[in-house]
Amino acid sequence: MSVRVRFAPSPTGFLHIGNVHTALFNWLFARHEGGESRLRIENTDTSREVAEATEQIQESLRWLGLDWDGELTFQLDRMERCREEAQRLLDEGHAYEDEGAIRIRMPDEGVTGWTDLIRGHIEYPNDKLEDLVAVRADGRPTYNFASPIEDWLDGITHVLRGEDHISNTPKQIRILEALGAPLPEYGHLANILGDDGRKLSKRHGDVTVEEFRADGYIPEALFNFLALLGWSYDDKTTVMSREELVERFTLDRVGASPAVFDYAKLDWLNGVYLRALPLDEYANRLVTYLREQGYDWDEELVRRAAPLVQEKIATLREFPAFAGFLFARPEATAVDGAVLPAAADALGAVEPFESDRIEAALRELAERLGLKPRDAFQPIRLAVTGSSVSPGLFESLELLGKEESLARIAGSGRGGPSGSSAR
RNA sequence: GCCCCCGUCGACUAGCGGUCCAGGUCACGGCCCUUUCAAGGCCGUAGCGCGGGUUCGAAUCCCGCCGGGGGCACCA
Repeated sequence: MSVRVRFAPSPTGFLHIGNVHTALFNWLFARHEGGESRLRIENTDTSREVAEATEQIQESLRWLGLDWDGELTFQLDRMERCREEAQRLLDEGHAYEDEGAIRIRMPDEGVTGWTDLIRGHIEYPNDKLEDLVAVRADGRPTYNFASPIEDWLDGITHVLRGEDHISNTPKQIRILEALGAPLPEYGHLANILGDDGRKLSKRHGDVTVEEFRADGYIPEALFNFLALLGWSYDDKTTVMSREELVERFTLDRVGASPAVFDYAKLDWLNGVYLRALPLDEYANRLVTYLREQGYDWDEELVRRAAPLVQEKIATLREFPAFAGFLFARPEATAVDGAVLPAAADALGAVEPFESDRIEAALRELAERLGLKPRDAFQPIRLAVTGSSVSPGLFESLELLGKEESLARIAGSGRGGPSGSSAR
């Protein structure tokens, strides 16, 4: 039988990175096995938010490249079927009515066990299993009843979910057995934690896909990073493309212990991916990102600035702070400007105003003044970019153009900024 | 309280009885390169939770303890 898995978020808002991790592992497993990955929205409550949240979830999954097979389904659409099954259980004596609700009989002795795909054999004592409510007094099926029924109806072969579901598994197994339905395989993934060992939450940093996106991470980096949380290929491979991940992902290499989300490592990986992008693609990402973030900077200038920053920033978000001086004149900074007048003279004579010529002129100037390159260039950098940290000075000067560069060096020149202002 | 899961460097992990006085990556420290910052190169600090077993031999198997997490709803 071919593999079929499902990812079943509840439409409460943005996709939490922990849930995305679960979705990713389901997806990788399905794709590796050549099976199907389904998307199911567990919306037992009809709230107005559902439509938006559902759209949001899909958008996040699409951005990450986690596609799904078939139409997405809604738990709500299966309520009637669930009630029918409950009625059948009632008729067959597997369930009974209790104050208007329908409860399913659970065994009192023995154990309920299964071979967990990533934890091995797990046993749960049956005397801890209470007769659980399948359908509430108001007619709404409960999660623990609806979920396994849907897995059954959808032909789900492998249920990969968070470890917080471990204690639900014996209940669901008993339900399925009472229903006479086949059992899927179960695998419980470990949680993703924050650096304090607690469940990842807002105070640790970004937690939703949208936040990571807004903070300038690119999907292939997040994808790769998430895959390495609780899974590894071997003892030395870290950077893997989506295709390699699909090809190499197997459940037997998924770990059972919780992993801490290391933001520093994600930054590094994001930088790796950013640097590896072809220049024009890099520029495209930058342009798209800045547009999404509300910057109306000149696209052509952004593209020309792209090569100056690619080697230097780890997230797209750093661009505005790092290269913003190209689009708006920075605040005047107090500088030790002893070399500035001479630099202005030297630059004024450069023609055409291109980086290699600029470099030659400035190096010649430094030598003439007996200054180390660092000491000669840093004041210029400060005057022109407003910061002691910037893209390469010569290239930056070229992009700004002679007039604007000289104006900035003069400290109060004429001429406006070469681009429009931010936000 | 009861039940279940987990436990290798600060972090992610490799390790599935000997080839491990434990390997890789991030972070951290040092050096090199260098117009700043990055990137890159080289070097380094750092770990098998504890105690018993089993075995010629244990990070690897068993038991106990300790620690962490999750679950015990007419929530999902």
